[in-house]
Amino acid sequence: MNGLTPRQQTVLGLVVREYVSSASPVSSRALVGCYGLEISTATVRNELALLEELGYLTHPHTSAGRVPTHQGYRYFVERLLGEVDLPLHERRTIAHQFHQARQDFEQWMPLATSVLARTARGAALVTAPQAAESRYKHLQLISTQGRLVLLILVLRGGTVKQQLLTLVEPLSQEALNEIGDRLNQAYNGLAADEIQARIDALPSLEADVAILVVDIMHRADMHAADIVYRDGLSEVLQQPEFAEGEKAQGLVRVMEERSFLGVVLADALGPEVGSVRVLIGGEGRWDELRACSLVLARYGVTGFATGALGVVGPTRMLYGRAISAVRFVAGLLSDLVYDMYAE
Amino acid sequence: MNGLTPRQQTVLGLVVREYVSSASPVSSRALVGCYGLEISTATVRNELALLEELGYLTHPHTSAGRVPTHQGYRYFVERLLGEVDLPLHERRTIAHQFHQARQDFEQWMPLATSVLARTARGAALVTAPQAAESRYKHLQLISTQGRLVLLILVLRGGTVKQQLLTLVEPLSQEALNEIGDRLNQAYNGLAADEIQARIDALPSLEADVAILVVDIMHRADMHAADIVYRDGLSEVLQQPEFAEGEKAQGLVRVMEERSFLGVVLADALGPEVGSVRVLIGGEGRWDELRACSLVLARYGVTGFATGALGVVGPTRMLYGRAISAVRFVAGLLSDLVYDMYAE
DNA sequence: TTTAGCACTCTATCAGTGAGAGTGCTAAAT
DNA sequence: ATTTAGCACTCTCACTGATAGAGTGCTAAA
Repeated sequence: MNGLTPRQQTVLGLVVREYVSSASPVSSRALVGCYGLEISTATVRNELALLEELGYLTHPHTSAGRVPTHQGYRYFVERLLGEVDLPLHERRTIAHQFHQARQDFEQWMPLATSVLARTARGAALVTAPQAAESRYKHLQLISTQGRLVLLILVLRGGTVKQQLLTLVEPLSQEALNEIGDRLNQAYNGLAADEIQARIDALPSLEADVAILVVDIMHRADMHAADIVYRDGLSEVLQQPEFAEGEKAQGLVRVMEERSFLGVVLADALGPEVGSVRVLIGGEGRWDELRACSLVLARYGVTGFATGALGVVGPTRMLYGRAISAVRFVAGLLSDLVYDMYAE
Repeated sequence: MNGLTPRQQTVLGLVVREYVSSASPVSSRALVGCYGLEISTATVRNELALLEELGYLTHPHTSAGRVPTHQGYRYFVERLLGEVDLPLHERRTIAHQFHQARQDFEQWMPLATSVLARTARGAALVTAPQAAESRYKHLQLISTQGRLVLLILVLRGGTVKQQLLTLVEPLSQEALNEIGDRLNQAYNGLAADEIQARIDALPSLEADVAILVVDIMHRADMHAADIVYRDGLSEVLQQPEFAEGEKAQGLVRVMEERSFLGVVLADALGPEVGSVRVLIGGEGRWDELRACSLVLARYGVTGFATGALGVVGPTRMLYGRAISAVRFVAGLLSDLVYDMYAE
């Protein structure tokens, strides 16, 4: 049912582009005037009327120009946009920034978020990579004062978890090291459930620590996706669709509500690393997102660790930039994750 | 120059309270009607006119009620508010939440931020505690694949830093452990500069690691305050003063701009843990904050580690709640920091 | 010193008006 | 059959009075 003639496609494409850049309804005159079409405004009007009948465009009121519908944006993104890529110099700059931060682990997520926001000109969201299943790598117990011990658990993939632990009675750092060494030998590479199954064989103190470790690993499996990095919100609020405070507030609430974002990301993306997905106007499922579009992708290595990233903007968004930026940053993050998991 | 009569103080206090709760200019009638003053509206009007002349109140236009000026809020906060505390049941609930998360290190900051936002009914900001000077506690090198090594550095106070490290040639985990052990023995409790001074004595591989450690510690000293936790922004945007998108955007931009927040916090608070500070309307120094008030405090243990926390709201803010919430949460965080540094 | 009364001022709101923008339709031209 | 010119029609937007209401400031009396 690709019933659109080439000329209709051209017109639809131009309407979308013009509306995206001007933010006000597009008239037949503007199309002919600015884009040098070889047809008259009346002909354009006929085409516009037809595109409206087919559901790709709409009308705020009788004497206003046309505005793309969600369906119109969808058609634009899927059939008219083609394959887009960031210009080489931008890719270079970004790759360079990531290269600089390559060793500095803790910078990865904030950097990715900030780069994504500025490149895609929208609000960026990035979740930390979450392992499919946490695997034990290394444990270190560090005595602080008296009975208080700092437990540092390193998981495969480089995730580090910290936890406090209160002993029944104080132990020397040497004794703590011994406990750590024994657990490290016994548990290297195991998943939480496998550790759980081996706890009985341990003396009580080690068993207590192991129980805590299992607990931490379970929590890591459950809640890693809760950590959402955000940036570029003010960029989006500049857009005229958020000029009314109420709309602005709606967007901010969506961006602040962790659980909601988690659901949307999981639902829209599924568990596997794949291509970029575009969610326009909430797709009928999320009413809070009616005025917004999301460009999302899952990054990482399927089966080892993945995270999600995306750009939020008004439906009137620079889809080409957003899609290429998301794809590019997802690729960079996937490489980093790959490096951390390859063994 | 506390030239205000008791009755003027009462009137000023009522105007502030009423304006804070109603968000619209306060008329003489509203004051007499709702608060049961034993004087007539005309008398109140005389007092209002005087308070306006003294600079505590202002007038949007001739036939509107009175609105507090920054000076009016200042007087209210300093002389009329008195010592306020959160109700016992709220303090209990919050203390309970912190107690639950006591062991779970990584939850502290997000929890504090979220609690602060909800309790103070404003946008909350919390910076991670930053040590006055980082001190070495423990190093662990973990081999991942080939020449890639994960370096985990624990600093006194429980801060954990991660970094990747690429070796010239692969080393076994045992060899890495030995390096770690040697550095741990040599450097326990030292500051970055002291380590720097002792590097020459080391064989080259260890020296390389030590240089990296010094670098990480320096970075930790410089940039810990950059990590700002935020929550409750949407709460504030609900307020009518941010109904226009432009104002909302201004606030969001302020909250997103890390560097700006850092400057304000540092400038308004100074380096020492102390009492709660109230910054009204930017105090003439920060134009971006003209419509906002901040309630700030530094928490932690002076000389060991401190961080800042605060609440942002419109100048028309619940100062009593905000001040008591900030004080209470600062106290709880200080206790946690104290536990981590006491040795 | 306080208060009642009243004139005055300013805002917010509503209806009405005219200009402008842009369409939809019709009839002529290609 | 398609395209185009022309024109009537519709709707918004910005401006204009006009009006009601809120709240003050002032004056004169209590």
